[in-house]
Amino acid sequence: MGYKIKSRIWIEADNNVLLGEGRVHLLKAIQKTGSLSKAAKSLDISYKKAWQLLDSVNKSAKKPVTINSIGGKGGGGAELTEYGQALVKAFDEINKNCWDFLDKQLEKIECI
Amino acid sequence: MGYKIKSRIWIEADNNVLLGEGRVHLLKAIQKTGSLSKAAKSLDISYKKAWQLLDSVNKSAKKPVTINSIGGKGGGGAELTEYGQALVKAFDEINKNCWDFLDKQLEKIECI
DNA sequence: TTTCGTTATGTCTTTGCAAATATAACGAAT
DNA sequence: ATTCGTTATATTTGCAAAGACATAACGAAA
Repeated sequence: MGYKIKSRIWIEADNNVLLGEGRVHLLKAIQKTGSLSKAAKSLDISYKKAWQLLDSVNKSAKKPVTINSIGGKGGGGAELTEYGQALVKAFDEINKNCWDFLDKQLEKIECI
Repeated sequence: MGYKIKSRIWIEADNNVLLGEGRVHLLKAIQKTGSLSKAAKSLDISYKKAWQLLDSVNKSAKKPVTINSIGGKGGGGAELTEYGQALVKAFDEINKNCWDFLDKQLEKIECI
């Protein structure tokens, strides 16, 4: 059985985490469900944790990543902006490219 | 201020962590000091934690990474095997290559 | 056979983070 | 004005990981 190489990447904006795997999962769930509370349930995390994650994302980003509405018909909701959708897409691409890159690099260890 | 991309990589052997940044730091400190207890002190972690890390490294690796001796002149000591030194070197190279690769990938986000 | 500094290991305590719980604020619709 | 399901936030509770502490085992040398 050979070795495996794994990685985690994240993007920071002046020392605050903007995006990581968990935040990207959350953003995708928001896009799918239309609300933060439903997204939290689908990921099986507390609403509070989800809110804190989303809050830090929006505070770190240069432009809004989601638009949240309180009250009104249905109680409110949350949805991704165009910018948010582009960020998610770019993160996924970079992550996948990183995995491919590292798999190649692993040869350096296998042949020792 | 632009975004920054960061990463952590680690190497696993059948679902156990073999090498990560912390373990590599420890191995380097062992090489420098010649003993596990001195290495732990230099890294400001408890001896127990250092021992647990080193133990899991040696249990996961295909070949011994350190040779530890108990008792005798000076009380004993620990030193890296050739294999251990090669692993550390390879890890550092892969890690640096990964950073360079990700820095290039970051452009995909900057231009959104 | 005593000393020494190390490796090796168990146990107990702390403590920082996660989870649970509670509740306020909101605004459209009725 | 009341209802409703959200977002937003504070407070309390629980727990697992980390740390502190203690001690056994070891072997060369004096």
